[in-house]
Formats: sequence, C-alpha cells, structure tokens
Amino acid sequence: MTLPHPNTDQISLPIVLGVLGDPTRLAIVRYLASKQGVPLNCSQFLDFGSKTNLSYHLAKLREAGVTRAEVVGTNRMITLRRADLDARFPGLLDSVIAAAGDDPALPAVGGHDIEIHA
Amino acid sequence: MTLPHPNTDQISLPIVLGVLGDPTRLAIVRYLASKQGVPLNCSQFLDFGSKTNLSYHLAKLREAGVTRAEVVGTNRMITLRRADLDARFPGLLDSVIAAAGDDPALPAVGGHDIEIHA
DNA sequence: CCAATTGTTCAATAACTTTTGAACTAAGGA
DNA sequence: TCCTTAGTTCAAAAGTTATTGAACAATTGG
Repeated sequence: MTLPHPNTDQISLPIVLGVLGDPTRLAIVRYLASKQGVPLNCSQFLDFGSKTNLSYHLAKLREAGVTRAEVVGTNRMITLRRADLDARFPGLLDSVIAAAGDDPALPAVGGHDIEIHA
Repeated sequence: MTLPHPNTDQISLPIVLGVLGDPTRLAIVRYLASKQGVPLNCSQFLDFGSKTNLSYHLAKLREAGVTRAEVVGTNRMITLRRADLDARFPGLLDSVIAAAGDDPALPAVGGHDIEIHA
C-alpha cells in the first residue's frame, strides 16, 4: 500500500515548475513549509479545496516529486521533499517559498506555527 | 508601438512559475540567460518552435513579466527582465536557470556564447 | 513603388487541466 | 460485525493551453 513517487533523479524541472504554478498547490506547499517537516494528513488542507479536489492536487504534487505521501492506517501523511528538491534544484524551493511569502496577492498561510517545547 | 508589460510589482509568482513550466518557454529563458542580456529577436528562437508558435510563447513570457520586448524597426528585441525578477523574487530566476543547466533531460542551450572583445 | 523581412492575428483543432458529485475502498473503533 | 473516518476513483462538464496554416500589418531596402 505504498504510493508511487519519482526518485530524486527523476524529478523534472518543468514539471515541478508547472505544478507549483497552480495557486492551490502553491498554497499547499507554503503550508507544508510553514510546518517545518511535520507530516500533515489530507484533511488539514481542506481550507484550500474540497476533499476530491485536494486528492487531485496532492496527487499532482506527489507525482511531480514535490511531496511525499506515506500511508499510515487510514491516513496519508504528507511531507515536503525538501532535501530531495534541494539536492536536485539547489535554492529553488527556498526562493519559491520566500517569494510566495512576500507576495501580497497570495493568501497568508493559515494555521498555527509549530511550537518548540523545552 | 510599444507592447504591454506588467510593472515589476504586478508580476505574479504563480503566473511566472506556470509560464516557466513549459519546456519551450524554459528553453527560451535559458537561451536568453546564456546571452547575458544581449537582446535577441524572435527569429533567433526558431530552433524552439515555428514562427507562430514562438509568437504565442513569447507573448506569454512578456505578459508574465519574464521578458521585455522592444520594437526596433521590424524586429522585437527580447531581453530577460533579470533585475525586475530578482527584485520581486530574489534568487528565483538564478535557481531556475541553474537547475535547467544541470538537468540532463533538458536540451542543451544551442548557439554561441558571447565573446568578450578586448 | 515593389519586394523582402519580421512578426502578429485569427480560427480551428487537439490536448490537457481543473472541478464536481456519486460511488467506492480500506482501516479502525464500538 | 457495523459504523465511522480518510481518502480514492470515475465520469462528466467546463475551462484553458498549445499548435497549426492562412492571411495580415509594418518596416526596410532596392
């Protein structure tokens, strides 16, 4: 029950750029980045679209190699493939996330920041 | 006879990413970057598509704010809006161009490098 | 003026993308 | 086992994008 993901060296630049060119998917990526590697399940993205629609967009992100989805019981835990993307396209993800953060035309990322407990 | 271009602050991240997500347009951008700011006319991109098709893709790039097109006689001289893109989305263009350069799945940029004359 | 060069516009078509609801599967808990 | 939760799949509809050839406009050079 593992889902198909491209290997790091199979990640394609035009496909990644095309996938990030959709506002819904860009919002998902920003939200994942704001969670600093903590896996999220699909329901936590419901602000960005309907359940079916998220299934579609999350599949696109996964197939492009931008996210990883791990099946845990009845959940799919989603993470950003930050290390893989950095290895393949150094600096790209950071500049996209920074650019999205500065763009007032894009909605602010909702939810709460991760709390660091002592 | 000047063509419409977005202002720097009107350049939208998802639109830029979507526009760069097309292999033909990515090839055009790489080629422009390899020319280090020297303006090129449309005919110099004929390797990447037919005349009509290039007209379409170059309009997309211009409307997204990725390139600038200046009418000079019967030519449109095209340049990358490097400074504007760097101001709006720091590091983005450089990482895209670097990533494209490293990707063996993408065709190598043709033509000749700029010669620096003493 | 005439012809060549450069590039656009238009209409048609094909292909792909996004979105939706209904039906479905798979796992977990009572 | 039955119900709930989580998410997928399917088919349809709507919208968008890419590609093409034919016709067009504008400028330059002879």
